[in-house]
Amino acid sequence: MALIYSEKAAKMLLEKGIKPSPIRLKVLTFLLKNPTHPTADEIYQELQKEILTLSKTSVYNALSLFLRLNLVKSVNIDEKETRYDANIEEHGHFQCLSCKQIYDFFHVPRLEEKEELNDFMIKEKRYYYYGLCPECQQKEENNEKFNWNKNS
Amino acid sequence: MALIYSEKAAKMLLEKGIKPSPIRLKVLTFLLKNPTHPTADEIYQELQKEILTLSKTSVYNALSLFLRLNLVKSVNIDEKETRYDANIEEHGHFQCLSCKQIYDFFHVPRLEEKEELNDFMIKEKRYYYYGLCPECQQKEENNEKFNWNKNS
DNA sequence: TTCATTTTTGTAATGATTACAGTGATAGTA
DNA sequence: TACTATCACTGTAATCATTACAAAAATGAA
Repeated sequence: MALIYSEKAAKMLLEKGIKPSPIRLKVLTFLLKNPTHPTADEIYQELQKEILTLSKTSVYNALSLFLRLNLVKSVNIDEKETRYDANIEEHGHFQCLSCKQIYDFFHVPRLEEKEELNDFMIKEKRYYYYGLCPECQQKEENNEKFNWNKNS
Repeated sequence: MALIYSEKAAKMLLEKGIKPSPIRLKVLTFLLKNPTHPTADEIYQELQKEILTLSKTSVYNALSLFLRLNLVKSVNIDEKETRYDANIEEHGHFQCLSCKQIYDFFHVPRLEEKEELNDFMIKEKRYYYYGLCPECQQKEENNEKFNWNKNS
């Protein structure tokens, strides 16, 4: 399995005409293996376990190269820090306001943009939804019951 | 006109049960008057011309209060800095990758979310589009013609 | 080997935002 | 009028993700 991902990463890099250097390979492989929208720091923390001399700048270098080459997408649902996604298929992201987890969704748009953006050349669309995931809805309901009991 | 905006601002604040202090009034009035998605710093720079002792912290304080009360929305289309929008009606934002200008669009969704997000409680939806505005498309076409002439 | 180019590292800078402590204004009360 | 508590505002310092930059290491060709 690990083999497959790193081979895919190497192929992706070669197809874009850049050298599959050790760090680039590791970073891209990590993103393919972990479609959990990690931050640059999370990638750094994980890879540092294998590559003891890894520098954070190298991670940023690799990531910004990948962004330029359209190998990965950045996900800015999280106000503070940028996340990275090796799935470049058009899809939306949902973030739970309570547990902060991010979920993908793929049944996006078919927006009726009509006249409004007719003269604009649209190159990328991002969909960020916020709300409560099923688990946190459940928790909230339980809290309400609890509070209701207390106050009565 | 200026009167109308500041009166509306005062009314909005009172309706939410908070005191329309001088700075809050100025910040909210500015946002109502300037639906151009200004950054905190842009607001600060402008208001500082009238209120010489204004501190940036006060601008941030006012803005985060407004966000909590749902008087304004933050717009994070711009990776680096947060922008603010007093139009809280559901609408999308388009940013031109060339001139960086941000445009509103209102013909949003009627997404077919179907099963996928059925169990999620969606509280907010953000639509960020990126591309080229009509003017910058024009410029790009002209550049291409120019380059074509040069190389031939 | 030698040299040039590319990759990687480490440290310092940047810049938006937040924390915090202190100062000032305001309003209600005795 | 003075007192007090609360709230608004300011200024400075801290935080933290990201970028700049220069130097060191690796690579690859001649």
